[in-house]
Amino acid sequence: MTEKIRVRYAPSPTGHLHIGNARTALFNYLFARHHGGDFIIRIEDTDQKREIEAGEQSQLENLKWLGIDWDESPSEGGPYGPYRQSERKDIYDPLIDQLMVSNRAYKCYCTSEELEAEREAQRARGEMPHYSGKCAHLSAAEQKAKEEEGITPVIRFRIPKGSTFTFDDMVKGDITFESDSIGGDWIIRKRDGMPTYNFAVTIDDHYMKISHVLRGDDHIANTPKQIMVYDAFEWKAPRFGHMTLIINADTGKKLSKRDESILQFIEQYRDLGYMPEALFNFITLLGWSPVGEDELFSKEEFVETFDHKRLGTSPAAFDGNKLEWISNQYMKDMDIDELTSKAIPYLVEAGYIEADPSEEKSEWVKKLIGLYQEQMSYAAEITKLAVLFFEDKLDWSDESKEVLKGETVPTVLEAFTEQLKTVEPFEADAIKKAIKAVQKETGIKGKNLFMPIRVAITGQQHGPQLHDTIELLGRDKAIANINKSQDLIKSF
RNA sequence: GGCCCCUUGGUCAAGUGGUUAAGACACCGCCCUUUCACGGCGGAAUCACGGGUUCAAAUCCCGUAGGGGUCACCA
Repeated sequence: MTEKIRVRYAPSPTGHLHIGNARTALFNYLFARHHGGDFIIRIEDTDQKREIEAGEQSQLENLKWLGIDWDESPSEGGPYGPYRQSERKDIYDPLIDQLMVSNRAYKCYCTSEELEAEREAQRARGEMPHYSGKCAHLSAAEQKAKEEEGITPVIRFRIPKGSTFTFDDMVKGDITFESDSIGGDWIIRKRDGMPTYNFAVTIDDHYMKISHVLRGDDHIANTPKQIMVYDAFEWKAPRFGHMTLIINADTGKKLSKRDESILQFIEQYRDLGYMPEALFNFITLLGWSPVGEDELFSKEEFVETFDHKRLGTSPAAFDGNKLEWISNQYMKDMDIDELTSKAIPYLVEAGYIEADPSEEKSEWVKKLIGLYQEQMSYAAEITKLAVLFFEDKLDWSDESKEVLKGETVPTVLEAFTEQLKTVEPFEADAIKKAIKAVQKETGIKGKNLFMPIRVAITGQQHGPQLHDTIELLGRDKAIANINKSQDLIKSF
């Protein structure tokens, strides 16, 4: 097969970029790039009612952010445009006429209400809802009468009777549908004159020379409809591949946009300061597995190794833990200056530091981030991890209070406060020495020395290196916190 | 309900007739560390069930059960 590989990502601009869509785009992108083919963006906007403001732009921006680029699209254009379905009516209309002439399609005058009632009745009888074919054989006179009533017809595609539609799915193998299991003659042109999805997709894929259609599982039932259109025009159908859906591990169901337990939109991750490379890596591992044992790959490596045969056949559950882990891997490798500049806006937004901080303050933030970098998964996380440094109140956990009840605690705190007052310079090394000095002076060491100091100053038993923490907290705040803890101790 | 798809540990998964059934996340334990995190080492944990086929089945076939998807003038 020497035909050029051409695939497409065809979103409808009805919302922001969802994880599931991003994954579809990603796999198409990987497939195209791996084979040196073209990756095309086509906008499926045949339903003007559902369109949302800037949906298209938002989708593309987020795709770009993820690191996906394309060869043809509405904005860049290309040899097979236009790339927006709403602008392709001139292409669809003659084709629909052609189908009418050859009697593969016909006008249907049923109203939405009639059809809904029909389906309702069928459901009540325990039948599968389907179009009965009421208008399939209307005489010219009957049609004329309907027209005179002022009814604008829709156009339906006549499903060939007694046929089977089989395709060799790239991920699932042979799949077959019988004509009468498809739901009856289906609409190809809506009352508003726009083609329906299944029709437009087929026409576009053909004229855009799409060679492979990789899409979600939920499109399997659409495939026979599309195949019959290819057949009607005697076109060669592309190869279809249906990927499993992403499911919610808790419910076992397809990720629903309403489900709030999981962040579902790429934008949300972007807003939180996740790294695009990490998200790319994570999403690619959802339903696809590499050959070896490694799990961390760059985009280039994925392109290099991508093989559609390794797409899984059972649904992939969204595993937040794994995302955090992957993100953390990328975070740890990140340049500290870069991470600092990424994190500053979040600290500003939280009201923790001023916008456009001074040189000195930036240095301080950089050190602060240094304390937490190895455990961060996303930039915004710093505002949670480092609250201690920005809030004035000191919260002691229950266990921390227990620590402060220790017999030798007052001695340690007193001695250390004295040290803090005079430590020069107020830097980690000197502070470390100050702690040592307290040890010499009081004879208290190890846990009994460090824990009271840590808890008195931070309220917590856990945290980064104590001397680093104290340095960044600053002399005044450290002493003030110890005082608060001493007050607490007196109240016991 | 019809049609279609799916079924290896808690999760993602490798595996394509003969393996001690990889690996990763999570979990547990130990080590490192004043503590946490990171890191290192180790552990527990899986072939949905029932029939075949075969010398041999997680792998092939048939059932059963369970899960999912889809049945719009949405895409």
